[in-house]
Amino acid sequence: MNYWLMKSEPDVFGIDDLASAPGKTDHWDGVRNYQARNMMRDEMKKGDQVFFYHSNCKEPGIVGIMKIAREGYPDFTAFDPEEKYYDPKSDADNPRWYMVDVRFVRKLKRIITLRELKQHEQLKDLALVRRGNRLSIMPVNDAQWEFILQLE
DNA sequence: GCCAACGTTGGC
DNA sequence: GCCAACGTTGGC
Repeated sequence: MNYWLMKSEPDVFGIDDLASAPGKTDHWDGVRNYQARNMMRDEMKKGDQVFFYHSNCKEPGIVGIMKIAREGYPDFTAFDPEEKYYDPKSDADNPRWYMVDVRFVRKLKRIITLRELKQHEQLKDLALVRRGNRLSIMPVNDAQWEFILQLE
């Protein structure tokens, strides 16, 4: 089983939105970056666990845990001109973008902030804390996952 | 295939 | 709201 971290802006879709979704499950649409797309399409497996990270907000950090409920399939929001993340270069016959379904597991007892994560030598290789990192989806290795959880 | 221009991300 | 970093686009 693999571990991941996925970013979302809480003003758009936060951990509480996932927790209150039907079946506590939702699709993770709108990713329009090839590296992130490849991870969702090729590498994420059902049951993988994922840190839910709040970005672009007052207190950026890890707020909860979810798991992959459905493996990669075409992001249909790319097909709809009404959608914010519509991409005319993607269609059902040749989808460019993919998404997964995620299911809420639990919130952390507290937010583990980006500021805090940056202070630990054990996490220096985590993509999240590398300078200039903009990936919205990234792998977390076993040691990093365990280390972050014990900070809780 | 290079690279300048442009758009986006996201912390601060 | 600013702006550094970085991905994408498109002319050549």
